[in-house]
Amino acid sequence: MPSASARPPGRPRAGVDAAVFAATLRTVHELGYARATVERIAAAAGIAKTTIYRRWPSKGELIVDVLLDAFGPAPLAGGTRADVLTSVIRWGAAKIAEPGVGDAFAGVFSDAVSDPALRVVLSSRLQDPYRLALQDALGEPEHRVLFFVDVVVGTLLHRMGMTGEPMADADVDALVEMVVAHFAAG
Amino acid sequence: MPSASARPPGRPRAGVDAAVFAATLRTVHELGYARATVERIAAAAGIAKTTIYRRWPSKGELIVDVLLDAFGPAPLAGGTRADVLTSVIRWGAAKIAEPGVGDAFAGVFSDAVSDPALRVVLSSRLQDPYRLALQDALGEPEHRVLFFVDVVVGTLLHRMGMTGEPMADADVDALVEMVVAHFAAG
DNA sequence: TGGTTTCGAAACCTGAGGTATCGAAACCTA
DNA sequence: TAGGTTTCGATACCTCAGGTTTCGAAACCA
Repeated sequence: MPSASARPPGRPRAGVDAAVFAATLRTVHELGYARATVERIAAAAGIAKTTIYRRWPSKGELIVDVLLDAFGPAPLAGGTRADVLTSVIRWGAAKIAEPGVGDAFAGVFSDAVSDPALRVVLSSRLQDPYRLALQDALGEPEHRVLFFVDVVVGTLLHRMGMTGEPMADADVDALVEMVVAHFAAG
Repeated sequence: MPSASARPPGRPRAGVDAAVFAATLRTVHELGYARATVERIAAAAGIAKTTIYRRWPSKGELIVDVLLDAFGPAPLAGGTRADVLTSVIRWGAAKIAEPGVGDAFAGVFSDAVSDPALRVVLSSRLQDPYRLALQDALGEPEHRVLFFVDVVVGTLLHRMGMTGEPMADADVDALVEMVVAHFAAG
């Protein structure tokens, strides 16, 4: 009896994820979120638009996967609570400042505002893993961590959305100071 | 010599602003931002789509005017710095929680992410007046007030965008406490 | 009654997300 | 080498929203 990992018949799928992720960030960075159409992303990746839609059911879900790949695991190594909070805020700010990442994040967040289905995907696939890891690392209840995420991500995205530029280091310092004072002391 | 206020010839413009503002909030509240098309807003206001485009150059600019009308002047009456900060945060949270206002705000913010022209409008017409009033009331430099706006508005919109619901009172309390501690003390 | 402007209705254009079709290509097995 | 199965790319297509154009009707003034 063949194992479940036996190769299925037919032409195997091409491994396009890495190329698509890179092409997405590049295209979003160069053209902005709205002008980074799925067709342009596909062209930048050297594949057909239909190939993207065979793997991701919508542009929003593609972007969520791009962000998951770009962010990777959060740095939650030990230290004081203040250390954990500080490092995760700086990590988030640095990732959002990478070319294309902030635009893609703000863009998909925008789409989710009027798309409840995408909001569920964004919340469950992108926010929840980091939220759970933070609950674990900080020993805080869910609603406190959700508030923390609202403050940090909301602030960083608002700056990005209003100015088109990521938040400057001095303001990230202020954000760290304010949030750490609230969560590490309170 | 006739004064500048002499009535010009031809059919006078109908006063549709109030009806359009109300219809916009109602439609956005019922259908969400993306499905609240200009055509549907016009129908809800009982006028033609072309009449809207004669007055506002784009959906984004219409929404900015709707928000300006909905927010009105910020409450910056005297008291301690902490009083001013507290009242303005609670005022912003309450306005964003009004039916349609939060959705419209998050929606136009979303559009602005990939529309630099709209970003300028949003920044100059909506943010700047409140920013200047706050600089005056608090005696804070521009960059500190901009950071304040990023934190407060960003947090409230992030909650609205991720959950579809405005922030609960308990979390608004936490936001007030955190921000006041940072700005009134620091 | 005529001049001027706005209104409403409708057709229209552009562009983006997403789907359907179909022949060609890539893999496996007999 | 031939046949079966699946994916790929190209293309045409659909829907819908923002925004524009056109044009006759309506509202005002002189």
